[in-house]
Amino acid sequence: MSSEVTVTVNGESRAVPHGSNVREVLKHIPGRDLVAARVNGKVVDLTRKLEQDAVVEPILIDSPEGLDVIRHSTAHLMAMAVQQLYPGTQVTIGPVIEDGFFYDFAPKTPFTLEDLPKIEAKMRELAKADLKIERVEVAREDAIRQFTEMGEGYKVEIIQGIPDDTVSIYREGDWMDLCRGPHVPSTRYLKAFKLTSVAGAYWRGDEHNAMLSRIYGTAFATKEALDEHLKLIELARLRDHRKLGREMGLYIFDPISPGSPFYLPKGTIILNELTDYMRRLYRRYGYDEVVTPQVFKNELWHTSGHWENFRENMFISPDPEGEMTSVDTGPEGWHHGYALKPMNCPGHTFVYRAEKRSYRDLPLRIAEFSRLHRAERSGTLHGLMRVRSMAQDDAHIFCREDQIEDEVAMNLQMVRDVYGALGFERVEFKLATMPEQHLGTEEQWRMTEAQLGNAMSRNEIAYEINPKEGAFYGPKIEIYVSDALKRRWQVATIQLDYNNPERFDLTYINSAGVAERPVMIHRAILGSLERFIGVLIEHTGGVLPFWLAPEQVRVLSLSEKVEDYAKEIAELLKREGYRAHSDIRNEKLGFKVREAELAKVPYMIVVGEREAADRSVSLRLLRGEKSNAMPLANLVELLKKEPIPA
RNA sequence: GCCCAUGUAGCUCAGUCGGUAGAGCACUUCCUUGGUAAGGAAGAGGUCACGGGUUCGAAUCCCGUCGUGGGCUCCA
Repeated sequence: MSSEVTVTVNGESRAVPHGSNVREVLKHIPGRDLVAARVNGKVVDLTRKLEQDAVVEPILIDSPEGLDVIRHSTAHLMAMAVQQLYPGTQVTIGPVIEDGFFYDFAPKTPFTLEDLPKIEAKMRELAKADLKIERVEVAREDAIRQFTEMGEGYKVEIIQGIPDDTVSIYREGDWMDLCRGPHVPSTRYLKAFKLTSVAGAYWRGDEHNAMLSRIYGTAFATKEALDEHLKLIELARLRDHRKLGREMGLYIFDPISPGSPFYLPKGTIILNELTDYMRRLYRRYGYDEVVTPQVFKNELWHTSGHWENFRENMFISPDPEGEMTSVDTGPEGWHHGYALKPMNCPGHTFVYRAEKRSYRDLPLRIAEFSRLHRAERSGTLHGLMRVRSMAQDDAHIFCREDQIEDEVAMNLQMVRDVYGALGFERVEFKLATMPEQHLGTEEQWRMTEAQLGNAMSRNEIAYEINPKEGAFYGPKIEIYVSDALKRRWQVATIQLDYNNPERFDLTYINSAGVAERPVMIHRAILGSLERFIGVLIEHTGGVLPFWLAPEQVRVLSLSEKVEDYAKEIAELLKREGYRAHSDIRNEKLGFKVREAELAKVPYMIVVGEREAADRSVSLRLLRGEKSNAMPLANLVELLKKEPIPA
């Protein structure tokens, strides 16, 4: 073995002694800036010794990868602090997540918010102590023995799941943890961190397992970057749709119906404008709208499979004319009862079956905006984002197999129309593929997955694969957007379904006169209108595009003397079809402007004696932009230029 | 459903050590008639989420239920 190895840094190669570590090779980078490195493409610790020729790339503290290292090391620091403060607490896993990290513990009693300052103080103390963080490779069996002795049952379980012969352990002072690494070389690198919240979390995410106690935190390269991040979170909270919805008078929630919004008049306008927009698109894209029942006999849900797969999420009632005893005899007793629909699909099969269908009828596109009710578990409810009562821009396409790709492509085009018109730049697409439990053959799945993929490619849509996350009856395209706090929500979806046509025995007569089975495509562009409105409010901070604004124009009178003129303008605009109101209250202009700003009214019209004298108006737009008095007619022309999509 | 937190006026929130409630905004009335983000005064408004318990006495302490918030799980 040669006593030297060749390292390449920044494209320059040189020889260094065999066994030099990464830190030495990159010593031109000052102290704390360097947190780890990539050696031949693999991310490693700075103490890693170079045993062979290598390309070495530094990972700096403020790069995305460097932040991950900092956060991961901070998670370990937290685990160390927790075990010192609360002996007997077991550690489990502590990964880096977007914007921070968490660590799940199995403590004797769950952590509360009050524990966080104590833990944070301990962490600062340990960070200051400048403890070396060292990587040790140990034999798998030794590691199992060691962690068993330590009483770390969860770690043992993790190691047992690792196929390698050796595992890496990181020592930090007299504390140690199983970890893949890499980590910063010493705790003094960890200077800017904050523990943010506690939460329960199931071991391995399975609710049949023990409930662990999770602590969330975040860490940055500098205190300034941390403060900046905390400030952004504060700002995002101001855009919370629950807060804005109340302030703007759009909707309320009341314990009398948990998880179900009460749309106030202004919120109802948004809801109706959105559905009207979809109706315009439907006319263009060849959809037919229907209205089907809200309540069905449970027979339907048995046929559709919802009884087996979705019953715990359904509102079910006994047959009002039946014996009351049927209520008490358990699930089977409900057999003759009724349930509120959680989805439109089974009902739409009856629309399909209303006539004998020919291949010439396909594709048949059936749309419906009816309200749906789902008995979501109480802990999951979240403003408009997760509700029990909702409407979707729902539709089911019944088509032949050879029509799938075109239909999916057409719907993706609609998705782009809609999200483009509403200014969502960050829309993410995923293709959810065949799950373990599935109907149909693997060939059939691969073929339909390819059709979905092709349809996306045709629309130049980049997508990720979401492996094994398809519905048991078919693959699906999932479309996501994020809320103000960067929580990602699925909005639109396009799903292939071979199952329901089978269950409901749907057929069409092909050109040879033979009955064939159609395919069903479930699709929603906005998804749940509730969720979509929630995301839209947060996305825009409540400043909605003109066509969606519940109140489009507010005429502010300066004094009693111009009351009539203000009312006249509002009436005129209403006749022109705008949502206009006059504010003739006995208040100062500044007060009225403030209220109109808070209500996010896009056009504020100010009229005083000057304007009344020559029948003009002064205009103020949201956020203070003003223009001088203009003739009334010019205002109407201006409003006419506001775009209305589709 | 599970873990943690939380629930006081329509809204946002004070309320100390257990001694039966306060502010601002909103609302009503009056004054003020104004020029681009809060003019002034007065009034009205609460079974302190609900049900138990401890106590001479509970908004306050304990238990339960319901709701809400942050997560887990599920999903649009």
